[in-house]
Amino acid sequence: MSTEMEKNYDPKGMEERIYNKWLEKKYFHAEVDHSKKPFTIVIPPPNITGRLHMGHALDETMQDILIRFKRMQGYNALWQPGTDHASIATEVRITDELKKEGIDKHELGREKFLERAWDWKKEYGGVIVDQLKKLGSSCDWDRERFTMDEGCNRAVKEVFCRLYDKKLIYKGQKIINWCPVCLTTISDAEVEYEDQKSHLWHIKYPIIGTEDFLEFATTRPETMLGDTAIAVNPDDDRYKGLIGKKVMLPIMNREMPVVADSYVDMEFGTGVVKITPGHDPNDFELGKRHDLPIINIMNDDGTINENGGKYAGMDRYEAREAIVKELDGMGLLVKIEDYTHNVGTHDRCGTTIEPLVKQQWFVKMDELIKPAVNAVKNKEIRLIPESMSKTYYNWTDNIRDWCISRQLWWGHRIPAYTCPDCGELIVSRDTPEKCPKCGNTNLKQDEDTLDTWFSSALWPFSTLGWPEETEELKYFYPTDVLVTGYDIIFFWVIRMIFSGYEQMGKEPFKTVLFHGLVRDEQGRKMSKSLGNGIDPLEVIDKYGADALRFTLITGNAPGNDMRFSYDRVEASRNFANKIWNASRFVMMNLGGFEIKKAKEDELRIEDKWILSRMNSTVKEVTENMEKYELGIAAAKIYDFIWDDICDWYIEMVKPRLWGNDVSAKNAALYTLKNVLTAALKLLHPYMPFVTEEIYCTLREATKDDEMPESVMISEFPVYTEEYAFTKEEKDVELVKEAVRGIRNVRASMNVAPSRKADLTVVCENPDVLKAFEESSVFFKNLANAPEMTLKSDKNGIPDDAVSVVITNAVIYIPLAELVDLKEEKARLEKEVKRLEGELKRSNAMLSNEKFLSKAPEAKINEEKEKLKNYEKMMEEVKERLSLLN
RNA sequence: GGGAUCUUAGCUCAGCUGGGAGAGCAUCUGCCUUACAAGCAGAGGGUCAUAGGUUCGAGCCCUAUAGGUCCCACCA
Repeated sequence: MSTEMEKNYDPKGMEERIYNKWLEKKYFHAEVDHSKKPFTIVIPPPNITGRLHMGHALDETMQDILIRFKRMQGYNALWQPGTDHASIATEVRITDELKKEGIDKHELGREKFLERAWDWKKEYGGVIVDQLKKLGSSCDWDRERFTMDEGCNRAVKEVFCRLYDKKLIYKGQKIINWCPVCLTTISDAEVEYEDQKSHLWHIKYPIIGTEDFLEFATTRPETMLGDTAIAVNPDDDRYKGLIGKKVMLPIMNREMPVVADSYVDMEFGTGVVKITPGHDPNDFELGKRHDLPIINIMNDDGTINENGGKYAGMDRYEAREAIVKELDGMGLLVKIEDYTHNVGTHDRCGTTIEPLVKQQWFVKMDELIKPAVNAVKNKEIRLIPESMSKTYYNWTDNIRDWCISRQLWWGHRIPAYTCPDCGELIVSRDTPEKCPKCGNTNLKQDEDTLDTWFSSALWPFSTLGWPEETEELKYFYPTDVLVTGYDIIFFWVIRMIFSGYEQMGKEPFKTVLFHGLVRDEQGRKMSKSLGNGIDPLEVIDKYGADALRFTLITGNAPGNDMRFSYDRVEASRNFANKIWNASRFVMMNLGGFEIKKAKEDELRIEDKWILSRMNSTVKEVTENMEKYELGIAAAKIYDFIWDDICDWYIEMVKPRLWGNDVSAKNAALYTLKNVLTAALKLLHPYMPFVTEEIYCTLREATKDDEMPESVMISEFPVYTEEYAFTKEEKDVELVKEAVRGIRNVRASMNVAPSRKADLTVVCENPDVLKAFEESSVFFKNLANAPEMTLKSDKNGIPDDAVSVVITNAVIYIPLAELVDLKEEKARLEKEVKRLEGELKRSNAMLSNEKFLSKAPEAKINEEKEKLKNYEKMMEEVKERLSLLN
């Protein structure tokens, strides 16, 4: 490898080369090793139908940062990867593809369809994985799993049978959500409610035995074909006399009872509700209470069936119109109002779902959910941010049984078999050979498959080998962190938690780190229909994965949504370029120089300052990463590299690098290398590629065999007392204050940058004076001052010298001939004003007796110190001002 | 109807257990200074949504209000 670096950072080609090297070296691979502590993350398996979007990019980046961080800290870090079969999403996709070829799914048949699906999986299932690799994800690809692979299938069957045996899975006739387009049931979690503009139809039914009518309103007139009652509130005086009477269902000529039920809201409409137990969840419940017959009027595709009489064959909406028309003709339509209401739709296809009564499989939730609730309550599982636990409880407290059967082919087939002769139901891990009751060998397996989330719920342990008691399972389970978007808390997170407790007896993970949505520049959700999605691969191509990763992590708190903008990507890329060039600077000054360890007394004040800054940065970064405050940690690294190293330290150190003093140069290079290496390590989890490239170049250039061959397997920096140079840190901060003051004066006075000006520093405090003395060498570069004189008194300072008053010192610049004295006076007067304000604030605080008696002593002393400084500075400024008059 | 969350510089957002308001971008001024113009130096810019309260002290804690976003439930 060449140690020559290009002038500008260019990620093209570099990232792929480095990633392949990591793969070859097997750095991502984790084996059970009891001498090390495990740290485990299971990936939220992306759908095999998926293409990488910004949501993935954020999710993977967060996980990769954590896993790289922990790996460098010495943990045995396993990032378990894999993909999800995404039952319905994939099935829809393949069905569409078939349709384009003119093939009907049902004509093709189940077996052929599945063959096709597996082919599809082989061909496209790897796309998303390749895309994850482009991000730099350090997953253990040797352990890649698939929710429908053999092991996962075994886990699914095992769990199904166990739950069935415990009577926690049952088959039942219940009202479920039906998608008339996908032709399958869906769970409650998959129903998405949306406001739809519609109408409220006011209709009246004749009351039998009278001339009167009973008026009510409905949003779904077509369901009247399946009405089996009319309900009123038992306390409603208007209808007390009607309870028990019958009404005539027009069109169908069916007599129906008027029943009383407190479910009916007297305030709404006329206080009368038509009851359709077959097509409304509330009506279904009411029907059970009153023993009402259930009439299913709909076919699976949403058309009216034979129970709809002459409307049979019509689509549900077509029938609605026709029925309204007929009622109108009969004089039973009272009025039509505009009405907006919430309608349940299928989250995959947007079709309005149809509640239907069907025989389905369910997981009984009330007992299973208890440990999952407790786990969060007693903090065995921590949700970050904590506010997510409210959302969590909201779901667990109102949980209903989980409908798990799907009328799909692509998925885990339900391991239940029925005997065609005696009707016996057998649930078994292995395909049973014959009916245990009658001996029939021609058993029929249930046609349905399981909800996709049934297998993903087992992901944290099925991927580690469960139901086998593998070493991996014992060692890596429970996993440490789950990183995911808050949008799948119900679908996935909760289900993994109760499944973990039920099957493993232990939590599946200790922490759940939620992130928000990545939105577009205007704050809109990225979506296909809006066409505003930004392809992460394009961003990577243009700016590099490092820049993308950094952008997604900075300036964002856990759980918050973020806006994506190219301006921010550019800023991140510029940051990569910054560290690139800082490193280039080091390489250029290295030449053939052989760096030796510098002893403490060889280190200069600025070396100690930067080492100390490095030390505290390491501490802050580590603490924040451990709190999952990845954005804050990133900002600290950014500031350390850009401000401390580049803007100050490198500038301070130039004279020594360019000078002839070998020992001084060595100390500078030693410190530079030390600090740069630490910076690269700190940054590596965030920007893995550029840091690796620079690190390897640095290692090569310094021929340092003690450096591990890759930054990703090097040790994460740790805080050390050795570098806690508090005094030097303070001193250099003071020098920086002086430099800034001088630059400020020069700029505001329009002194040409080329104009050099010597400085005189006057300071009574010998300690401070010493700090300036030690720093005088770099004032030439930083403040354009070839010479600096140090004095403890003001003797000989010309009255018209420009002065910079800072804490503990005054710096005089002989620029009188260039500066308008009026301007200098104005500047000093402004300074007086500023100090007056500070003094006022400080005095007010310190004369407040309550402050003195209640505030912590450290705070009071701090304030006293400040006051002292301001007073002194004020004195100096006023003196200068008086001299000018 | 219940709940969460947000409101801070022109824009996008940080601001950890309450102790002098920050960054990036944008704007203005001056610089191609031999690491970087994807850069350097300097500057301007904020009643921290509003109103109360707690406190020696509030961007941060409490209450209410307004507006935005989201989730859940749902009355036909």
